[in-house]
Amino acid sequence: METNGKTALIAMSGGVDSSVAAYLTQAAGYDCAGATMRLFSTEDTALPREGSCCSLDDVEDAKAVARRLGMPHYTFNFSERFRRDVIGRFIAVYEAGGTPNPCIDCNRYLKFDQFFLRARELGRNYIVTGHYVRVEKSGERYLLKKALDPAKDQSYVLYALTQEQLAHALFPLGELTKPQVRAIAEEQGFVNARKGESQDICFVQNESYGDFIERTTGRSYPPGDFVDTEGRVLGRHKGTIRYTVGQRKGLGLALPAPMYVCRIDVENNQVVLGRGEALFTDTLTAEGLNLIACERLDAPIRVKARVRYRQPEQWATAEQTGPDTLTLRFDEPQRAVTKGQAVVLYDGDTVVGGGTIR
RNA sequence: GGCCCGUUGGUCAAGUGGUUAAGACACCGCCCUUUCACGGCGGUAACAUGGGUUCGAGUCCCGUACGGGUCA
Repeated sequence: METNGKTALIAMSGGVDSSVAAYLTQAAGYDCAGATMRLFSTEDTALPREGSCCSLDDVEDAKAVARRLGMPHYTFNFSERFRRDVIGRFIAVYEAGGTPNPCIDCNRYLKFDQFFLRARELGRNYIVTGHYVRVEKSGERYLLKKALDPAKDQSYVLYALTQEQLAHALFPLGELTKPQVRAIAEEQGFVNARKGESQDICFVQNESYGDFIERTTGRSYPPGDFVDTEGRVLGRHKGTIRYTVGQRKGLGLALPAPMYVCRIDVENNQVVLGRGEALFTDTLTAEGLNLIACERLDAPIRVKARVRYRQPEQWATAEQTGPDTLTLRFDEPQRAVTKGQAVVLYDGDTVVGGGTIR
């Protein structure tokens, strides 16, 4: 056990980023071990596939990198928790007519909760991930900040982290660019140096999300009407779980102009379509509020906000309306604000906090 | 049965003698992306059919097939 407390457990997905994070943490003088989370079992999905953040093949890559760095490597089986906390929520949100972001839940409930606890049990004080974000201590608070490279910034998916978690997390990639990370991986001779970026939901493979949900729950989500904003029937949809607000493709309708999903009405089993202009709103309410930069918002503040990952931030005024709720009014109406997605507030490079849109 | 109208890609739908025959939806590929979407780029694909007029017809004329309307 290190007396200086510089012991770390690296969450190694098997990808380039977490591998380089492991290397950098070790190089910074930490006593390191690596661990890969097993999040779902092969029986639950179709064949493993490349290109997801945590496919099972990747465990081998993670082990290879750990071995090369001379650090121990563990595999944690978190599939039960993942099923409950990530997949369960994913399904519940779709059933309620929303659009979930399971990556955020995976970070919140698995990487920074279960994994974090396991690190503690192993006597390791810090957990390390390959996220492109920075943490800075300001007074007594730990601030989550954007990555220096705006093209890779991942602060959006970590808005739910607590002070406790941030105090014990290291993000060695926050000041690097992807090319730099790849260069390090090449220098170190990592097997995954040229592996592609992760994308798509890791636990749904070779089938549609709708098929996955039906197969997993054993329930069926019946077809219903597509209607326009005046209630006129435009066609038939294939079940409300298969759509998201703002969606244009995959509707299967031949209409004179592009039409988008404006609203999902689970009660009436209808999917409301409209032209692009109908998607804009200038206010939203969020729940499950987590504030990082402060304890609470005592007064309305000016922020920049994102309503989806990888979308440009927009000026808005945020006001906390309860212990974990807030309202946001945008300066300019925003397109396709969607229930279930996260809204994340920024003050410059700093994450003020975020919540779930409802 | 007579008369009238219509028939363009998988779907909807522009196009009234000379166009590479629009566009939208769908579909496919690529880009973007640790969610779902949006978006960008590219691609496959059509003038119901036979004849005629014309230098030239999806566009004009006649017949046929199919669809719709109308009529004592």
